[in-house]
Amino acid sequence: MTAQMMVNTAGARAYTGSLGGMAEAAEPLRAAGTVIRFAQGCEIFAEGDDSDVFYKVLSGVVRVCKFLSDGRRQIEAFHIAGDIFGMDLGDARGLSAETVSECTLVCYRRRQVDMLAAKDEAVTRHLLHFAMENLAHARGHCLLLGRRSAAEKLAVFLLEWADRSTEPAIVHLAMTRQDIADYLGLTIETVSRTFSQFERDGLIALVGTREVHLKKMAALEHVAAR
Amino acid sequence: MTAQMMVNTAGARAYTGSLGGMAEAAEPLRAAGTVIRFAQGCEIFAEGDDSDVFYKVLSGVVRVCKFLSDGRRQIEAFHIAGDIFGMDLGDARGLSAETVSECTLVCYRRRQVDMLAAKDEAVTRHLLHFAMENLAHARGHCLLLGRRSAAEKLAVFLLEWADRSTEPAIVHLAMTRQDIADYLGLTIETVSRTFSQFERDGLIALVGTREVHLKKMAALEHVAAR
DNA sequence: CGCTTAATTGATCAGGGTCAATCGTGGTGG
DNA sequence: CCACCACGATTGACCCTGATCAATTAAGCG
Repeated sequence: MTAQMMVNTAGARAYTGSLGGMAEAAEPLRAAGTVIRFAQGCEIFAEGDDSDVFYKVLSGVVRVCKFLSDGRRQIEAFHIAGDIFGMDLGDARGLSAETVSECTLVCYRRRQVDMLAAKDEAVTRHLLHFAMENLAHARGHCLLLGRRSAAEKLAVFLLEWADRSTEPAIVHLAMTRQDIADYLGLTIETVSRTFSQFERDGLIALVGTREVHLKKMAALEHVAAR
Repeated sequence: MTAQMMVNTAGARAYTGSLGGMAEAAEPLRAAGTVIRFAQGCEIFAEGDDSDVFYKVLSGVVRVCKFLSDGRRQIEAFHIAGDIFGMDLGDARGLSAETVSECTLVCYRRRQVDMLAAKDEAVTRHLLHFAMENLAHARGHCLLLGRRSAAEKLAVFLLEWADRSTEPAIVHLAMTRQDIADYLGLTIETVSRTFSQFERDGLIALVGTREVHLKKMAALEHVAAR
């Protein structure tokens, strides 16, 4: 019903080597990574796969999601530059990850990181921090999914991206309406209708389908009930 | 609308001392804990509080939840014996915790644990493991909240508790219908109606309001679409 | 035994889903 | 350069699940 065809083109080409000039504080992981590029719409890994590596986003947008057996999809999060994803409990993936846009990632082998961690307690602490960040987000997302209306959900979504955007009043959406719907626990039609309603109310302006101008931040925050 | 009056009776009495004979593998935290008892319906901590301690459940049931400004509530999880909860990013609580029943908890001071962790990398690793468990659960919960029907939600809920129960076909519910509703993103009425429907269909038998006998596990699993 | 609070049940309503048609838009090829 | 195509997005009509409002019923508990 809500499932999405996976194009899965693109052989991901791996460039073994260091991380390059990415600004990322004093990070002891730097040595253990491999940079990989993925085209848009690629599956990075799927639920049940071996989880022997995890990733950090350098550029692009990644979605991590879970599926029900009949194809219903829930997107847990979108990850952008700087985010770490793909840490898992045990050996098997608890969710799947796909590229929303063309992406550059760093891939870390768990074995190597474990070895690093055994020597350097700060590495484990660093991972704990990212796990906690993901956890905090997931909890906020539960509240959104369980207790917010469609309009509230979309307002929260737009403000989340405004926070991540360089120009806070302009949001570039890397994802389709279907992605947004599956992130917010709605249908594509409801997302579209709510966008239109926001535009009619003068809260936003849609420039094409992928760019949103937030005209009344305060009003949006009010709708979002923050 | 869905908010719940907090009784908050019970002065929690603290017994400083070791953890006692609780079976809990080789856990280096043992030394750093303080045992505390809480009565039913107590607030353990609230969103925004200082998060200088975290807890482990020895007995009883704890709910952790988030609120919207208008009182709507989402319960993220119920914690039972063995679960660790109350680890937070930063200094402020991201959610609140309350006792569903009378509870015995162990309380760990973060400062002390940090000192332990600095010496013993296994402590941080242990905490990471619990964060990841919580994360895995939160993700599953997002899927449930965003993409499942009322009947599916309740079936999943019952099977979750069956898994945790000693006698897998008998589930004792420590919480009210309101708690269940706020956990599943439903209303109390829908929870009640769905229970009744399950009973009419012969899937369960309700003994009083707090005990559920699962008569047809296979059928329940089918409803839950697992 | 009566009081209070929780749970069930019924009637009605509405938010959002479903189904279907139409509109854009960007890419392709004549 | 433009016509056509394909796919994503929008819009409309209608429906259904679950929410709301309200009235009973059951269950603890002093």
